[in-house]
Amino acid sequence: MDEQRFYITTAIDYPNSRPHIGTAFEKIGADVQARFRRMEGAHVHFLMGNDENTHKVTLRARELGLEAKPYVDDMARQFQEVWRALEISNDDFIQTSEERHHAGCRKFIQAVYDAGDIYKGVYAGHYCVGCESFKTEKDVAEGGGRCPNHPNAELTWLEEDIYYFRLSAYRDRLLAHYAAHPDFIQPESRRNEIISLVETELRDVAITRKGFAWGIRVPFDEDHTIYVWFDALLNYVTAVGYGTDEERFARTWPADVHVIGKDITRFHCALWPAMLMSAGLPLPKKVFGHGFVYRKNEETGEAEKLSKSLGNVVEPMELIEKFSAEAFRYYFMSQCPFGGDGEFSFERFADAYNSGLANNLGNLYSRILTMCLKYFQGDLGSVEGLDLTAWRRGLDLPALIEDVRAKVGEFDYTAALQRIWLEVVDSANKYIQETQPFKLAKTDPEATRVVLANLADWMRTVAILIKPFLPQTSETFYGAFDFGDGRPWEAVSYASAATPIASGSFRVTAPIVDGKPAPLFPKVEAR
RNA sequence: UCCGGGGUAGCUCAGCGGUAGAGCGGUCGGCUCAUAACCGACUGGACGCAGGUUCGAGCCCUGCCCCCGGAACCA
Repeated sequence: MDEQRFYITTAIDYPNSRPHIGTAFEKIGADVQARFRRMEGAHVHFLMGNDENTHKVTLRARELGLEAKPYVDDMARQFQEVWRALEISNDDFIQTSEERHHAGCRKFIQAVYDAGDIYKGVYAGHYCVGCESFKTEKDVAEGGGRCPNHPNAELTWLEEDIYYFRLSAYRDRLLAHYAAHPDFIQPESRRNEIISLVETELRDVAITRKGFAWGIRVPFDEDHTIYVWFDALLNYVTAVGYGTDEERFARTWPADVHVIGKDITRFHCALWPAMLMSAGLPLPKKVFGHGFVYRKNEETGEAEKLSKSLGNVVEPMELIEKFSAEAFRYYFMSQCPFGGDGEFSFERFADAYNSGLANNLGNLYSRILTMCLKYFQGDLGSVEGLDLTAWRRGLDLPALIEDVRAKVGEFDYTAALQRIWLEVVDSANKYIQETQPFKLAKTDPEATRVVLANLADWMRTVAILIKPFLPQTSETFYGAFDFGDGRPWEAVSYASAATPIASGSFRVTAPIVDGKPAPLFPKVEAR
């Protein structure tokens, strides 16, 4: 049998500072996709990592009195700690200082060199002795003609030998590829940007630097190290065996989707495909450039970019501790369109949490289970022959699920969650209001039992629909009754979501404290 | 300056050719199983400005104003 594979990656991060909520946004968005694809039955490989071969890393390490390698290893540990806390289900985490990456990079650059796409040229620019690196025009402008980090030192104009990649030669092939694969760049707006960029100006890029000890040596000229993007982008192939395990590489590559920030779209959609073409490798199927999270300034109401200088950076751990990882995931996936930009403020976060999680999901969990305990001691008995679709009368659940499935598959998470909450979650509150099981219980136990069995099925359905987004809550919901005996939680899929469990009996298996289910999402003060 | 995105209810946004929508907020009423949660009703908008195309325009075209982002080491 040909097993369906799905290889998904995120951008690798600079370990100069700890990850913030914007970085986390990307990882969660990718994680939802990975979890969704696993539910769809694909064999998923989900890669993340850190981009460590930069000069800045060595500077930062030196500041802390460390060697580069121990420093990046510690940062990688810290990053992964955050990712684990956010329930990111990556299968691998590559550090570009690892040998597997170095080996793959050397092989790759040699292949491109052999293909005739690398030539020696001269790089001229403003060089800062303090930083031991060239400064961009932007840096120089910011520093008022001097290096922003060393305002007391003069910049020197320096020219040095450097290797260039012949990116400009790939203009037509890139445009042809975009035309032949309309889905290659997502979302649409990003695609248009790249096409016009490639049409108008595609320059050759500098890909090596001279005189650095940290980084990857260029095999055909050992005085040089591979520079920035040429190195970083290669993590996608080196992590799955390029240059070290060709059999595995052939099995895994090409990636199905690279999930990246909109700012680096050009490198992934122009430079990267050109590099792959040159090396004779297949291109990734899709690049998804997600939007940014801005911080809403609660005093001015302005949306600001997250930055250290504005002092508005929020660390994921802060929110995880105050709320929970699930709340964190819920907020960003439901409030910030993945393809566009989103906004964050503590107030909005608390509002969304209280409304979506505490008042709706969490409260429903409590009220349903409480009634089952109160009226039936938690044992609803056999569901044989019961109509468990009453709760969703007026709802075309199979059609809705198909739509949600399509939306999740194309990263339209806000819309998918909106439908789940607006139509599926709400339906339970309305169903309870209509059937009034708390009144029925006094007069008609059997009718009450049917209503509660329906609500149990609602919990099963919701558990499946939210699984990619809120894995923990999903498991809790699914485990609230003994559904898992018949259909294991690990094996549920959207395809099975609309089919009730029609045999056996329903029994409350949720943890009970003092005769009551513990609140899943305690309400918080919105301040 | 150039490129891109956007300006729709108090807030966040959907709608992209056919009688202005949702969530949150606010007001009133109902219910009591539940995390003062839930249900219902109501409230609330010259869809940035000015022209144009069309039987008909937030939705298409033109011009203008304003906001945001980018312009090749930034998630």
